[in-house]
Amino acid sequence: MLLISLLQSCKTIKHLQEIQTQIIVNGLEHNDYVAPRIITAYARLKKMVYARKVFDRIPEPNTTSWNAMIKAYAQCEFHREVVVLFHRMKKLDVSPNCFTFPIVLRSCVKIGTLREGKEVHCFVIKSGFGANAFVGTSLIELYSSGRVIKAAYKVFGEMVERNVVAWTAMINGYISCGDIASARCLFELAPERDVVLWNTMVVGYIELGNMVEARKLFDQMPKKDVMSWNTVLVGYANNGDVKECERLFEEMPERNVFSWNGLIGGYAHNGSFFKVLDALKRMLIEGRVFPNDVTLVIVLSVCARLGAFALGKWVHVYAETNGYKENIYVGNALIDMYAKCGIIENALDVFKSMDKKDLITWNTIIGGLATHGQGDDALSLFSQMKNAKEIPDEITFIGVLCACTHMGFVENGLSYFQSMVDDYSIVPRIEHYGCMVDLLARAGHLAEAIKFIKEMPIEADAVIWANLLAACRMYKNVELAELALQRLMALEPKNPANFVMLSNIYGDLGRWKDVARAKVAMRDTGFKKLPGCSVIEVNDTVVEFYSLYDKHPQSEEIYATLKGLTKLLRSSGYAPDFEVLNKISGMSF
DNA sequence: ATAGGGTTAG
Repeated sequence: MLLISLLQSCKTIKHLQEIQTQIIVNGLEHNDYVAPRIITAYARLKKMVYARKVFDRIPEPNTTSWNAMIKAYAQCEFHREVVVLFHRMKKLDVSPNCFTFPIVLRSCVKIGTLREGKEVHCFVIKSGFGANAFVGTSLIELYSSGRVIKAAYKVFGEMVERNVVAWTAMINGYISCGDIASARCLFELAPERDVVLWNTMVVGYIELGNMVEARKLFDQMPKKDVMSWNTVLVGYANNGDVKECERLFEEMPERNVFSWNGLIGGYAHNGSFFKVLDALKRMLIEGRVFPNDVTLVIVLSVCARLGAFALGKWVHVYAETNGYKENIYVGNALIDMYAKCGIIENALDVFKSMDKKDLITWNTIIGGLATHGQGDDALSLFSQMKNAKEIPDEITFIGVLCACTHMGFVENGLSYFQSMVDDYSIVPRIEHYGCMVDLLARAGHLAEAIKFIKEMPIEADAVIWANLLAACRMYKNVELAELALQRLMALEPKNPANFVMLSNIYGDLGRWKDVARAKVAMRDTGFKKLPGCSVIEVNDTVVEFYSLYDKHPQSEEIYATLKGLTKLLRSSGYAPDFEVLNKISGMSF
């Protein structure tokens, strides 16, 4: 008995092995009570090989031991093993019990095998467990996940005792099949409604974007837990209602890390980046709830967008000192943050320090290097990626093609594109065609770029024409610029940026009357182009800069510095073309 | 046995 309680509480592999030795010495290793508990203890420490060894050494395991082994696999997400073991159990004529079926059915749901699940259902009926509430609930979940809601309802209707969990499963089934009306009907009929059932129903409305009905139900709830509050809070955030999300956050009686992440995520999702930073500060000052991996990832993504390097660095240190060093999401977000802040060396350091890498890790570093102008490094990492047996996806190739564009590797770009289609069966999307047009156009192969657009299986969109137009301007090809512009204006007749581009091209040619005409035309559309804006972190604060606009109190100093820098560049041999910039800014660089 | 959050892109 002492050994069993030790098994339940032990925290290290070493300790567990010592206990196991004691058990073996006492001859209890194959004991029907002890064996399943050793298996469970190994599973809790994620040591499935050891768990399996214990199981395999039992001469004739009873149902409890089988269940322990099956459950162990399920907990470690080895769902295929669960099914395999269940089959073996059947073959050896060991009878499953009411604990076996729910685990196996759940694994069938996780693998997404309805066929297998149906076989289990037959076996359930044969072995006389059809009336069991637990088994019934799992069957409802099986059929709901397989979108055969009728079969789920049949199981539900035939259940002898239906508890609130079964009702919840059935209602959730209707919701996941998009039938909110039937879900609501059953909800009204349910003999008992606990907070989980209420929350489930509220989620149903939120997922349909019906915040009004969700809120109605929420207000009617006899009892709300943190989960109820968080659910509605996140619902508002995802439906773009930041105000209501904030109100709920202030009103809620108790907040956990999910509440904070809901608020912070809501800000990030809706582009209120500075509010993200404020909320993080408030969270840290209040000090009741601490940022976790999810908080860090959201904040890092905002640092990436704002170029807030100092804060990003702080998050990095926080992650390392709070046990999120190995977290792959955090690692990926750090790589992206450093890359977007322009500190590519740090991005590479994080990348190299990660023991576990996933597809996003590779995509982020490859894309980061590519946009940073280190296309050759991006490409060499791409080949390392393939060596590491990570299968590239469509996003990987955007990075790869972008790398080729920035290096001017036209031939390579074309062959990567071909490899994407031939070797990885990726159907190129508009973004990939966009990369290819860019690749050709930026290298000055404008005619080929046009030819490529004409031969593409999909119509070029505004982004493609706009990029081509920029290239035409760069290479001073007026003819093609006019074509691109014509197509662009057809696709986006009201986009003020296009009029600006148009007037700039006329300006390049000295056609000032046309410049004026383009400006009038833009005014007539009623849309105004927002000034280009960029942000930079200065002394721990993020400052906004607007293009050609002296909003900043120190803009004189800033422009003076810029001129100084240009001079420095010139003296070291760089000869930029400032003709256009000087013309529109009225300054001389 | 019931339910929740996050990262890459022309």
